[in-house]
Amino acid sequence: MNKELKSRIEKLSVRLFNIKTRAEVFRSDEQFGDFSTNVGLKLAREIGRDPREIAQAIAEELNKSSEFREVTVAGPGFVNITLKDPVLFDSSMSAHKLEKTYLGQEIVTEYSDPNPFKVLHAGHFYTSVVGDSISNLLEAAGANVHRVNYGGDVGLHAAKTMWAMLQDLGGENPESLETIDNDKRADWLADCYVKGTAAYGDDEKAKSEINELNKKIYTLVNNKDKDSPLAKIYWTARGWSYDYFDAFYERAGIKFEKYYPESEVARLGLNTVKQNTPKIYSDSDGAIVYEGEKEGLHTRVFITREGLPTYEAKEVGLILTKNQDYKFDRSVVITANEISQYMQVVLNSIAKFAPDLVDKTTHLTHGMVKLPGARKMSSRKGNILKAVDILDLAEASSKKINPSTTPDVVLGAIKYSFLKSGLGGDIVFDANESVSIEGNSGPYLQYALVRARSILQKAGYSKTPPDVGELNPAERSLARKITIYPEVFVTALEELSLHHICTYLYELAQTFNRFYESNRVIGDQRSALRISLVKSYANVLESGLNILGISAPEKM
RNA sequence: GCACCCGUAGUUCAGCUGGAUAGAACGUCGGCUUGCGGAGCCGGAGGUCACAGGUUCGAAUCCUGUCGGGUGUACCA
Repeated sequence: MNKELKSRIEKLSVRLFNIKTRAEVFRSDEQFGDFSTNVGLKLAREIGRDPREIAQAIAEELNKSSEFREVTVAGPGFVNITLKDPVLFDSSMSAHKLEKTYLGQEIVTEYSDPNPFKVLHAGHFYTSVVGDSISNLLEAAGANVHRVNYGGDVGLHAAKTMWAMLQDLGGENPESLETIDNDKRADWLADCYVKGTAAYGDDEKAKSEINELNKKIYTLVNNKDKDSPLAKIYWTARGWSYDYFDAFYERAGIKFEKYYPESEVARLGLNTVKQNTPKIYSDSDGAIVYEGEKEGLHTRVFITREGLPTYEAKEVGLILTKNQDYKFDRSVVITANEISQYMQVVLNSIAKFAPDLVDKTTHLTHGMVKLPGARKMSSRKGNILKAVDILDLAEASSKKINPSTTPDVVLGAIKYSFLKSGLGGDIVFDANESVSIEGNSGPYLQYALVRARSILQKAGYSKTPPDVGELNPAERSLARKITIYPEVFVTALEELSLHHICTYLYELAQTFNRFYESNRVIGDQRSALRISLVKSYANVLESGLNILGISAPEKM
């Protein structure tokens, strides 16, 4: 609706003042009306006239329209527009039907990205929730979204873990793997990673053994060796890692279309970099690097002196592979902040031979998950907050409030607490606050929806539209708030940021609760109209929660 | 040193493509309760928007500098 208003005002500007300008139509405080525009102030500068005088002329024209109850000039030269109640009401009825602006587009989203042979930590949970919701958001806009997960099944970290595993197993004895209990496997791999990392740092002999092992692993993967004792250990443990990931994603309600193990993109990356050397990449001290410093970035190694691809070369292979598989119109990659400058170097280098792919790629980064008062954590040292810890903490807190809490509520609480702040800095996960029934939380919104559904179930709702004469203030506020949803959706989509939706849904629920406090729905003279409002409120709330990946239980 | 992110109420955060008295939540103080789900609602107190300049009719928002925190800075990811 504000899009139409905007173009109308821009046309008016041409007609009245013979000047083309970019009108801004925005939602200001409710006391000022439904929409406001500052064209008066904008035009005043351009044509050197009194802003209020210009605003007045525009207001007079708009006042001729039958949709507006009143159009007034206020403050330094704002034009405030108030819709007629039936117009506002009608618009609220269809607010949950979102415009499919991305219809037909193929979009690849990549997130979570845990490494086999390492632990799944809280950050993986965070990034997974963010990526899942962004995918939902794009889907809601009509895109065909492919959710993929990338992870390092080869590389130094795998060699470090494998090295420590071999110590525990007493050498290349795959049969010894059977001595490790089913439920201990993931923890064992995590421990081995910590041991291997420590040895790599402290012990020269271990370091060279790990480097040797790293090469052996690349070789066995490249040769598709599944039978040698080392290969058996590798593939078994790798399988355990993926089982562990899948079990977690299942519990967290997060899905992927495909895993891209690094081993499957490494060779393409390696070859591509080699093909573009020395044109784009160059030899330096035996390694292949990209001289990012010439572009104000960092110079990074793509292929080591040992001839192995680093993260950077694999990333090159990954982008090309994604494009081969999906011919994407857009690719969105979500990772932690620490990757941001590496990615810039990688993309900058790819732009030299495949600029279209880089143009279509968006890299979003986020901070770390911390507990209140916690200090820095590192998976290399093993003192880290695991993904399951977050689930366990939230579940325990939720049980304190309601002993029969459900996974829906626990997950809703966690997801909402991850999504309600914008991406950027670190976030603090406060388990008690997240599950709280009061305040800006997932459970508050779930409860709001459960309650609205309950009212509708009890009331029944007819298809015949109610007569709308005038709305009372609470009805009007609710209708007005509902109509804002499509605008919030567009903002979230443009910025790929979910927190706008969170903030909006919370405000919406508050507006509803205020309305509901003093307006009887069932059994009132105005019940037909109010039931329609509750219905469209519930539709919007449900639509928004779906985008956030939060589902409400039947009862709570 | 250089690059990127960040600095808004006691706390956790919105607001940042400049606009009308800086908003929530938690905590705190006080009110509403025979309710269509009160897991709710209403109100009070609490802010030199890190600091200093600049641009502008107008700056939390843009620019410059300073201070403080985080991350990265070639053969890990």
